[in-house]
Amino acid sequence: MSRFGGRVREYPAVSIDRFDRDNLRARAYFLSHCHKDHMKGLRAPALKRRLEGSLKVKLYCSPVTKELLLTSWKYKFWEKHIVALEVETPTQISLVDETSGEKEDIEVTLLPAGHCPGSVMFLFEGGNGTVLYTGDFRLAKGEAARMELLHSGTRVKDIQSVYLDTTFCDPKFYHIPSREECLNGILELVRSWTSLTPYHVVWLNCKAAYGYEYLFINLSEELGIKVHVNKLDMFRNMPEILYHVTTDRHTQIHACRHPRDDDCFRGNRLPCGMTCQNGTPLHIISIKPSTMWFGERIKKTNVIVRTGESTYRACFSFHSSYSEIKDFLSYIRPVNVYPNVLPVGGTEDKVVEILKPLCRSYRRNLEPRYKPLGTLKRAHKRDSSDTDEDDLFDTELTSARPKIPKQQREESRPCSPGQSENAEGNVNEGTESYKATTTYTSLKADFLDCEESNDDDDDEDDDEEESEKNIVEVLSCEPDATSVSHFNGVTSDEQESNADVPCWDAFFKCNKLEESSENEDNFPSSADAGGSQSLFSDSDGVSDSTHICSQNSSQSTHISEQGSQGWDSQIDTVLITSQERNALDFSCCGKGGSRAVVSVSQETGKDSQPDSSRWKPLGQNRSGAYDVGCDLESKDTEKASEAGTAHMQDVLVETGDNSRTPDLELRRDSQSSSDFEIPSTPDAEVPQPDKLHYLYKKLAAGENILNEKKAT
DNA sequence: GCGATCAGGT
DNA sequence: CACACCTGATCGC
Repeated sequence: MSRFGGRVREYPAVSIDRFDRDNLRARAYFLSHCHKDHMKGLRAPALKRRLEGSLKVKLYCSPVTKELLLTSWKYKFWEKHIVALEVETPTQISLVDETSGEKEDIEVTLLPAGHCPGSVMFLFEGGNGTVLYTGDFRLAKGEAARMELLHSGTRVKDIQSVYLDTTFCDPKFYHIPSREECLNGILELVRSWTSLTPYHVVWLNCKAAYGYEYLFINLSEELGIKVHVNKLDMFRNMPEILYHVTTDRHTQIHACRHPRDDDCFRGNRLPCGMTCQNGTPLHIISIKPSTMWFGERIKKTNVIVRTGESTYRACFSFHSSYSEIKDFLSYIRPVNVYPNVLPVGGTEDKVVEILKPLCRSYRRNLEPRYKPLGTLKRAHKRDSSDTDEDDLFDTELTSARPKIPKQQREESRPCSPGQSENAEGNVNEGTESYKATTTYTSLKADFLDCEESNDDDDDEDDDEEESEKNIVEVLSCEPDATSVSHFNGVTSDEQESNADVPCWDAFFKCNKLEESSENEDNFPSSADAGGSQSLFSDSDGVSDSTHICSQNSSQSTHISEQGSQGWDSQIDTVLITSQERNALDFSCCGKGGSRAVVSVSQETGKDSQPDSSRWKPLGQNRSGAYDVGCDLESKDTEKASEAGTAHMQDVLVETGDNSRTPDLELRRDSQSSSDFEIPSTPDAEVPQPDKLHYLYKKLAAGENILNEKKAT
């Protein structure tokens, strides 16, 4: 939960995501997204009164957020005071004090935040420096590098302060499976269930909040089944969503809710009341989206866990993981960083300790360090990174940080006047607390402390777990599409003229799974050919076809019998690369008696998997990393780059009982031990020892090996 | 009666 | 552990 007070130090005349107390006097308001914890005071009588007496006070937000907000009558009084700003379009705003007439100009740019529909970050540029307020965000690694408007020319802008979503800023949330992985896992589970009979239905146990829409849309698009929801009038001007949801209960996917929907479910009743169709009782499974995370040493990517006979949890996160946060911040490298959220068990100090080393103010106060190992490591894995322990070694190479956006458009953007070389400007403002006391040692300790994974979660309705201790691993198989930015209803050029109709197309289409083509390419599977899933009801133990399994070893779901505490205990998990997969006779999987199943996983595009990196197409990393991909036009580009990653899939073969082959077990071991190996940069070669020695010497002498290398 | 806050639930 | 809510009780105006 955000505990951001509403104001940034540099521009106290604006209030963001808080509308009570001192914020009542703001000259302008900003709303990053439509979640209640960011709307405190937004409909309070005090603010309402202020609006009534003012012509100047405005609320700035994205077109989608405006639309969602105004759908509720409670916020209708804002109508005349909301200004929808197009995403990624720098806009000049005059902040006028209505009593004194005092005026201050700032430029604001909305950047996609990937948190929920309409969610944005705010980039403010003005006389007091450049400030980034992230709101809540989920951005994949490398996403910041792809945001043109965070750059000035080829370099990252000089950002004074970042007000950061630190929800998962704790090493224990090191890795959260990517949006695409999660989506795919859910898709395959839903597909396998709903294809059994028309009476097999799925209830998506979603919270009452925006953010699941892209899931609904992808499921609907892939499966041709609309999703039942309680309400859809808020989407009335968002045809891309509207088309995929319905208020007709006669559908196989439900995301409807009821105050006591868990009770409904236990009574084999959907929250909307449906319990049978044409006299035939429904077979309902529930899938509850929840955050799953994995510690730094574990890179499991199974995104579905079976928690009971007909209950599942699916990985789903609205917020960036620890490593994503660090990637983001270390790319931006602001002078200051301020956490907006206190993460789970964390204290502000702890968060600050983690984040400060990624800021410029931190390193500037220190003597230059000699960290040859860090530099080399970093150089080697540039762009790869899921397992980046930047903390362990400093990374001077990142100071060569400007990543160049794919196409460098030569448009004349109004480039922030006030943001010259003021890096030294506000050092005092709250920077002082950045006592550089943190040592790398202590950071390292933090890392090692972290849990390996979240065996978690617990809470709630897990009465399901009692009957059967089953876990399903459904692994995702999606290439890393890097399409998060589309989450925000980026308006296409064509639609810019019509500000009232936010463009959902961009986001949702881009998130659309390309799997149909890719998996077809990669899997000799019957499921692909015409969707004949040929799933069978699993027999043993459970009578009523609760177990799903892919008979033909296509990508798919699968079941095993294991401890109920989820995704941590994967004794029977075997990971193999797709290369190996090709050599594998799939007959070992998914055959009747043993519950062997094949699941497909994918290590997000660029990271790890030394084996797979060997044979993945050379251009892959680059195309992925530099794809700007945030508008309609880029979709095809993305498709292309995704196609490149298609081969990277790993297969997870999990056998339920003793049917695993020793051979596979071996492979699994080697896999897990290599999780942290540093993947090769596509066209890099491993330095020879003598070369290394040479480089070390150069580094020790404080010379720059980067240019050196280039020159070579 | 309304809103703010808290406790408790999912 | 939290997410992002919702409901209900209590308190102050």
